[in-house]
Amino acid sequence: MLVSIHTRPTLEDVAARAGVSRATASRVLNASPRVSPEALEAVNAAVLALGYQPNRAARALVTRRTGAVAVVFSEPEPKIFDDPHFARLIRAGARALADVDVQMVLMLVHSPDDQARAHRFLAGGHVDGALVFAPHRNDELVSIVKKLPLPVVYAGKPWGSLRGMHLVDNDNEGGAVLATEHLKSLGRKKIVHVSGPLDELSAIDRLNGFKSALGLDDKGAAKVTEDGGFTREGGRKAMAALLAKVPSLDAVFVASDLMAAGALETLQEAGKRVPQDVAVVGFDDHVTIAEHTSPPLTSVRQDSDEQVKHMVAHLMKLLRDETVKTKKQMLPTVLVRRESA
Amino acid sequence: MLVSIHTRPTLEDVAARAGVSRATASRVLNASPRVSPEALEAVNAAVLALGYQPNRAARALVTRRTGAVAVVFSEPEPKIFDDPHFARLIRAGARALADVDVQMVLMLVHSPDDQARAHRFLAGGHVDGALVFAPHRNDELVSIVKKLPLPVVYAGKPWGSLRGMHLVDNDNEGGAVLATEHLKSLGRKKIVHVSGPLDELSAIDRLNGFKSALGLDDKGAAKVTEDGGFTREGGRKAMAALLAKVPSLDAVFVASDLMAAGALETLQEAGKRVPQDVAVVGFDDHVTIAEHTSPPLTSVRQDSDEQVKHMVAHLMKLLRDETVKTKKQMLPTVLVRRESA
DNA sequence: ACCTGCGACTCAAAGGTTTTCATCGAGGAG
DNA sequence: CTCCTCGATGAAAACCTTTGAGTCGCAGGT
Repeated sequence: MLVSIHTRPTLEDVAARAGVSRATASRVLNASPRVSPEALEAVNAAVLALGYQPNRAARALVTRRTGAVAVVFSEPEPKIFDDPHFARLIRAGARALADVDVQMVLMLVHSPDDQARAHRFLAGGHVDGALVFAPHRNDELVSIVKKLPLPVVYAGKPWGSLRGMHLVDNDNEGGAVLATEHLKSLGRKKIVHVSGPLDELSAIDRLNGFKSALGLDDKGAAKVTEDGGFTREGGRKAMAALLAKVPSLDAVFVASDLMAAGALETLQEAGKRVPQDVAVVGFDDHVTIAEHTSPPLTSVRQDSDEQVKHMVAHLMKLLRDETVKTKKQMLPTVLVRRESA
Repeated sequence: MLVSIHTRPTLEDVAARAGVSRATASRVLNASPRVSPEALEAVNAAVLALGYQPNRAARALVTRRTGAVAVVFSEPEPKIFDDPHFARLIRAGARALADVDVQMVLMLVHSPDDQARAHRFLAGGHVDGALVFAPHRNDELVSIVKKLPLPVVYAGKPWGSLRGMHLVDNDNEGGAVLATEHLKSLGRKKIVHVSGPLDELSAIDRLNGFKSALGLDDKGAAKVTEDGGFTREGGRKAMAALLAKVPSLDAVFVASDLMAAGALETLQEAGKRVPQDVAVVGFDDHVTIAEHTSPPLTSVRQDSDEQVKHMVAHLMKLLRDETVKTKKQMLPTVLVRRESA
């Protein structure tokens, strides 16, 4: 059996060494039931001895499966990317996909150019499916992706009709209720809200939770709410605006930790003590932020790791063509108490 | 010409429509010179009409090229990942690789398990090359990767012998000199340093720059330096330690913006005014941090985007088998003045 | 008139795997 | 003892592209 040193072993080599045919060896690798115990063992031994690794390209060619999944972030404002939230999602995705042994192909979509490229790529059959993070209103990418014959799982609710879409969302509204109720239970009377950008449904859901916990209608809510755009600077400004609008405020529910960090700075500058004068609750429970503000931030935890895990699991089911019972999943949120409220 | 609607067109289809053979069509796609203008046009028209996209798997099978590159982050402390620096690198990688039309396969390795997996994957021929971020001393992953017959470009200097390795580094030492000289030029007399973890060469280089700018030897440096571990909290603590050790300090060069943010907090708590009492210079020029500290942070800019671009360009050359003249590249750093110094 | 050289092109093999279909052998039913 | 059934296995087709070898026609040299 002469084999060049530098050529990787093929299934043929494995089969030869195990004394079976390529077909049988293949069956062993794919855990087909129709194979005798002896053959199974022989093949496994050969695989081990040769350090055999299936050739992905060859396999992909015949199965019409690439073994790769795209993870797509559509975010018009590339700056937003510095939000540690994204790092966390990416990390979770990398881990979850590696666990099921599929390649993660990361795609960042900012411009229309990027959209076109993503379209080409996803339509080109280079991946078996996609995980899509596209929270913004009227995101072109969503309509593009919808038309593709490609299994897709969304993170949160994309804007527009949700018919036939698969998604894993956090219970934003429930979390907001939790936060607001907590502030109420502290005896706070004048509770205000720094919302996220209202072109994202997660921000809207959080706002709705806030409203329903306080029994506010749209008009009432408008008086005690400011949009902070999910950025630190936005949180800073929104808080300042609220202080001007509602001087007597004694509590604020901020729709993200990053904004809450900004809001805390504003409060401090305004001479307000937290939590004595103003109680603050954030959203995300981003440890690297929440634990390092002063005072440490009480926040609503949404478990991004869990969300991504669910998304991956769901997509794998789709890929295995299992009939999935629930197309939409909602993950619970919990309140994590620290010192700010 | 009956073609099922749902099957994607193959090169065969293109060739047929163009009235040429598969081989000629292939040559057109691969920009081979030996093809007549008429054939070229006919094939291009057919490609367009059919919306043809080459089958990556089939191509990979015959060319033994995958069209994918791994981007590997080796970081024992997964928490560190929340550092926006990583997000920036990942974003830059995604963009640069997309620009040259290669898939980016992201791999995060934290544990020995991850290392084994990475080893298997990289050895398995699933990618054509790799970009490796592994800054820590004695990182097992580096030795693993070194042994692989795989083109690799490193970010910064990995620990150990650099023989035959390709890397793109920032001028950490030069940047540190810049920072320290700047503090000197401000008339500061008692300049101290918060360093990064000394198991990373970037941290050591920055420390060396600091030392050489002040003409300090090891012993002298030890008296005015503290390790802040490249974390915000570490920066906080290191600053406190320095205040205790060198009460008369009037300037500090901090080896990362994240640590500088922590240091600023400590200074504030200690009642020091920045920059009046203590001038502060950071490193990284991380806008989302540097522009939002109070006061905004003067910092040494290292252009990560540029670094990653160079890494990608270098790797592509390696893949094209061009003989590369310089194996190591050093990118300049510049000082960005804001208000803290 | 014949060969040579050359450019444009076609043929067909190769690349490594999965999967269908056929084959083979053993064991049970009659 | 023969026929069937059924489980394990093997042969070969199929997946789609690249590429080296070979064909063909034509211009130019002898």
